[in-house]
Amino acid sequence: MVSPRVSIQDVASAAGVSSATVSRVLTGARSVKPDSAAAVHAAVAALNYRPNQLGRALRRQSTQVIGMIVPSIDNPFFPSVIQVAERQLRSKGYALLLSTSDDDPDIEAERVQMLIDRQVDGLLISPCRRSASLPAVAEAAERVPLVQIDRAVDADGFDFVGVDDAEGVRSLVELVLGLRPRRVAYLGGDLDNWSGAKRHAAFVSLARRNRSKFSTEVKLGEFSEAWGHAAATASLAGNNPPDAFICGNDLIAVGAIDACEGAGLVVGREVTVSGYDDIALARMCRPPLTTVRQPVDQLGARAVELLLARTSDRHRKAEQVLLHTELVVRQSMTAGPRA
Amino acid sequence: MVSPRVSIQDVASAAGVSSATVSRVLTGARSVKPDSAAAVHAAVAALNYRPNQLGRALRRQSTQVIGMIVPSIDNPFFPSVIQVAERQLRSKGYALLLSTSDDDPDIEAERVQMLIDRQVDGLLISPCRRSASLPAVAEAAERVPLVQIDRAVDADGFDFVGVDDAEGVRSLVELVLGLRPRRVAYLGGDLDNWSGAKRHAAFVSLARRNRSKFSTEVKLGEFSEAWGHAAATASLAGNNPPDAFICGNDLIAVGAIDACEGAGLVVGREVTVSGYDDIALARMCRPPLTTVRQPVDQLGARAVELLLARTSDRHRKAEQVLLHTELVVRQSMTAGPRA
DNA sequence: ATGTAGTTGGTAATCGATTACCATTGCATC
DNA sequence: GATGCAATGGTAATCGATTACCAACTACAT
Repeated sequence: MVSPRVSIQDVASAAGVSSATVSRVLTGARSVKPDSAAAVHAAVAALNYRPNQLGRALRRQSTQVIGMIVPSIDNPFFPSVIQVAERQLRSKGYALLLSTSDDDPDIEAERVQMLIDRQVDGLLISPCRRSASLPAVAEAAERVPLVQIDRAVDADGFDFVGVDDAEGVRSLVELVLGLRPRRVAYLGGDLDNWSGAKRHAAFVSLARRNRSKFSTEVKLGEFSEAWGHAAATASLAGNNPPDAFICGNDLIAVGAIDACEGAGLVVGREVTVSGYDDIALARMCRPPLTTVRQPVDQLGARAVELLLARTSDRHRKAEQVLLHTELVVRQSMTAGPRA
Repeated sequence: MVSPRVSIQDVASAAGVSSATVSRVLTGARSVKPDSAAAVHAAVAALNYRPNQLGRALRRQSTQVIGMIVPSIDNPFFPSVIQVAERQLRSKGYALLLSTSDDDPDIEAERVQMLIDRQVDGLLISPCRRSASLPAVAEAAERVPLVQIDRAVDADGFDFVGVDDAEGVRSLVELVLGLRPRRVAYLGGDLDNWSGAKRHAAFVSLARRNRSKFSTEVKLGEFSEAWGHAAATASLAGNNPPDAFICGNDLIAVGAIDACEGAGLVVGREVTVSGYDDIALARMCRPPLTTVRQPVDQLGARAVELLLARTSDRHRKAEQVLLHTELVVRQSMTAGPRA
């Protein structure tokens, strides 16, 4: 039931050649006489030999493994990115070693270290904090090619692929402007998080420019449904409740919709709500969520591309790629005039 | 910017001892004089040395890595399981190397092989097919401790942790019975998939027992929202449309709800719909979905437990663990009498 | 003083591959 | 026939750790 380990030496003996020859046949590193090659292939098949990738990696100084660290796997946005990255990497001959930081910089640092100790050939990371994640990212980048994906730390010099949050938020604010709102609430993530900060900054700047048109309030917390629900409930209970919610991501928005309905409001008419990310849930919830689609495919593809570029040239200039977003209008916030 | 590789030899030279001593200090394998230990620690700190896990794994014949293969990462059920398994493994000192099979037995076989070649210490797998996945599972189990999670292949002799699907489906049928339905449609996954087969079998057996009470129809396809939508739409367009849908998982159910609303029916009153899994979406969709909760925490925890047990004794008897489910009643199918 | 046990530390083998280097052979060229 | 080159194959070094084994030393009892 338990098969014995078979090494390249065993194959060599069985085929009547040296281990060097076996290696050459298997890797194609050098030409080998047809007879020897045939003998090797026969022995490999007979013994059901499979090369030990540890030995190979040790000698070659390359594991063909890329590490990836995301803040969470609960937020469906990250699984999408992971999936794209995994496919892309696989097509280039790399495997993906996945870890999560649970949104905690200490855990994050530990996982980064773990991956580096395992000699990954590169690292894709979505740092959980703008500043607290910096030491880990900086140290990692010194040891291994590293690309930040979707979120970044507050520092230059590291590759990054993200989306143009200013553009995404602008398209939402423009949409909301057409509805002539009285008061707009922004419910966003923590400012010590890259996405949270960018989206908040964009909103604040646009709100200031339009302050004659509507009043605003801002609440910051977690990127979760529970927090969204709590924040929206609190806003609605205030003495000047908003008639539009712009949320930092789709999960917050779903919580907010729930809170609005709990307050007896018809979402999409009496109050409008928008999200950000366009996760699958946005399409399936009721009413369907108006949101900003992040180009997940490109995010993964470009990140892998940058990573491989850096792998072949450790000294290339750091690149910051900002991808375009797409406004997706559904029923939770429509363009038409309200009843 | 790029730091030089530093090996145990470098540390040894810097500390003025041999590499054996460094190893002993770092692993605590044997006692070492305080002076030497101090020198080693100083050198480690000065050089920022971190042991290369490849070298260690090669020598120790253990990578402390567990491989995991799931059919998909799009279905949020699997990320939940992954998350639990990852935490559990981590607490035992293992890392998780994750792969997906894209629901394709060929890709699955390839990934299994890849993980084994990388010398994982164990394998957690949710086989995508009952029969087509068998060869890969069998061969893998011969080389490495293996535990099936949530789904299994049609064969004895392999450890498995899953849920009692018969129980789950029974609780749904009992709920639906109380509503005195005229016709019940079962929309389920493919029979060549373990969950699909078990749930279907349970439904068919219960339907037969209750055939005097309601008529039934069965449609089988994919575990996706798109398929659920299509199947439900087709059913509703027939000349004897069902007034209750029991779906093979939550995604199918969400598609079915959408189809019912598209047909102008009020879900929860004119027609009822149930899911299976209790993914986060079930709580957030409208109307909230009545479903069967799988005990994800236990699933992950028990699987890891079984895997470690097998790691320490390769010849123990294979165990099949079936966990209990929990009926979660929400608005898409309530217990009360319908209007 | 001698034998014995317990510490401590170094040397070298080992894990399983790849590959630098050298030796041999065959063949073409002058 | 000598020379050069290409093709082929083996020996051994190498990657970076752990650990079996041996040597040296100390401490203590006899």
